[in-house]
Amino acid sequence: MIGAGDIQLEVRVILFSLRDRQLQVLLVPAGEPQGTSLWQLPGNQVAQFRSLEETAGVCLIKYIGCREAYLEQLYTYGYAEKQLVSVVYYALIPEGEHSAKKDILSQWFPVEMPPILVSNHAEILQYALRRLRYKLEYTAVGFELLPDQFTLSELQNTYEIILGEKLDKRNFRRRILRADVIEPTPHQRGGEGRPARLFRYRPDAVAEVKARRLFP
Amino acid sequence: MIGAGDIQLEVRVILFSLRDRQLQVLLVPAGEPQGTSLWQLPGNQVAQFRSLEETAGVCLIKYIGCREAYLEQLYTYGYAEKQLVSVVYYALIPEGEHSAKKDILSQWFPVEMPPILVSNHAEILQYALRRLRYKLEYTAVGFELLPDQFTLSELQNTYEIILGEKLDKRNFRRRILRADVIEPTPHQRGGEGRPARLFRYRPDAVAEVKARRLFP
DNA sequence: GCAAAAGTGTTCTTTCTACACCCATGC
DNA sequence: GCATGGGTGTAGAAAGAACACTTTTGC
Repeated sequence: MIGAGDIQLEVRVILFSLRDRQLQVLLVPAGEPQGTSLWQLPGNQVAQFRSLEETAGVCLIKYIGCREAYLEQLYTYGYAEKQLVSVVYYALIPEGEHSAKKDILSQWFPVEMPPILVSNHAEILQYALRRLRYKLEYTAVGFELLPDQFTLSELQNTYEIILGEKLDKRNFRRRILRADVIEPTPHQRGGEGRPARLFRYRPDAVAEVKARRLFP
Repeated sequence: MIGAGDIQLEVRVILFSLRDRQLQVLLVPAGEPQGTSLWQLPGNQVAQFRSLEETAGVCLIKYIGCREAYLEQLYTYGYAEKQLVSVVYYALIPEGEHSAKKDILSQWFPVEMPPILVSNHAEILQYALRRLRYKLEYTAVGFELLPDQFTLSELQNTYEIILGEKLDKRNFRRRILRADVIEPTPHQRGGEGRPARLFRYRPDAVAEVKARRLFP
């Protein structure tokens, strides 16, 4: 068995959530080297006999006190010179469920204007964003950022925020309903204007609805 | 710093190639416990100060003596009980460039009927196949399994083999040409029947042509 | 001249896109 | 009664699917 003796293994998690009608990401301080404040992605060393997913879950609890969230492995980065391997996940935190524990000096930032990040974390964040956008286009993952029940306008808003473009209301509704991944509930939500029907994600829906292919 | 002291780190590579009009995968023996022969995915320990991609490249050379191939990270598996982390890549080896070195007792198997595999390698293989099929549908990655120049029929064949379904010749040609990822060369290939024009992949083509979305 | 593979267009159906007005409620 | 967001349908354009015959070569 060659080398690989004293390799450090860490898990980092990119926490996405909707706040103030923006997609935001949770970051933690990485010290202040020369006056400028540096930030980094939240993470954790992988403890002995802990699995990678478990460790990612530990991060969720540690940083936002939240069990259960959509979690997906993003990529594994090897830093040869540092003898460090970083397995990166991203998580989607439903609106409201993100307290961002005060004892940890973490802070939410809009994904469009993150602060200066250590190492290649900015690149990782960009990649995560690309993957999230891509995933949103062919799966129903958008619901993971919303509470259990939501209106169609809220859902459309979520899509618009993440994709960064306006969508047509009628077309959006027609397709999302045709895709058969959400169902109406008997409830409505009041507020300003006409009350809106509440929908919920159909747990029995197929997770990955197949997109039309490019090269059939 | 918690734990993570004596973690083993390995890279495994799933080598795909077309042989005998089938998609095949290279496997290596894993001993013969009780008479039945067991196989595994080729791999390597990550040597000190070697990057993950480098290590995957070392695997390519070690197992099929091939530098340069399409290589993509698939997934990272953590085996908590074994204190082992396995970063898995898959590679697409162009037809012909796979000698499967004789000194290593490796062997090609059709992906549809692999032998018994150790650990969760069968599951990994299935996942790789799914990812490859999926990728084929929205990118031009099929070319990576063909030689530099190829006929449209060969290309269509490649797609049919991997996707496991027949495609319409005229529709296939129309779309693959419209996608603007291949270009004709001045050459032809003879053989039985009418000679066919040779095409090549356009290196300047955008790698990921965007598929139509499901939820716009 | 015939076997074998290459090459080529059209029609019909489905899906996409763009677009504007009435509805239900709170104040 | 009016401001506010919720909800609904259609027509033209684009893309997809299904389909059969002619062409070029080697033997």
